[in-house]
Amino acid sequence: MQKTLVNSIAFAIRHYRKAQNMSQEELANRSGLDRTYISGVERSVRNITLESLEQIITALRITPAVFFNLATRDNDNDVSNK
Amino acid sequence: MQKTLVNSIAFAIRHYRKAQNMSQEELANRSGLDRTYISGVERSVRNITLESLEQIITALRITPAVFFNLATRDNDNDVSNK
DNA sequence: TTGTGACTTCTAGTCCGTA
DNA sequence: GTACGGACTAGAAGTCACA
Repeated sequence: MQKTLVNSIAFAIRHYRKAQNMSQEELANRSGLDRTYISGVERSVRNITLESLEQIITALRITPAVFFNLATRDNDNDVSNK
Repeated sequence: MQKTLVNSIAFAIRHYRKAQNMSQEELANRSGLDRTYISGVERSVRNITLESLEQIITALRITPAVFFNLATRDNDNDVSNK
């Protein structure tokens, strides 16, 4: 099954957020985006723009290079993994 | 001066398009987007979404990993460089 | 072959709520 | 703490004529 970019980015956001024990609400506040929107992005139901994505990456305190490196690894970032 | 993600992605798209001697029109046709839209994205005046970006990356016949690897290198992808 | 302004349609993103 | 819904506004998608 083909993974879309939206799926990959969603996975990476959730991964780096949880790695810092950060809540969706905290990420929302830090990035200046809405909490329900962060929720939608992580569930791959939202098609985010580059500007908003950059705000999230910055809020995660990582660089775009680090972020996309994980996001575009082609090991399947499966939702079933804890 | 701070480079935005929009700038980096714009640079990478133009880079890989030109590397294949592909015109904006050809890239537009291959990606299913409008030629003037591609033009806007390459000039960083459009804030593209992930779905549109994925169409472009696919049309460039490269993987997201390869694409973002170039896009997020932090050597300044300066417009003044030929 | 590409840049640009102007435009309409559609969706990104917000804000309110419920479970 | 998160998912999900409805209603709304800002801004992206998508196209055209012309330089």
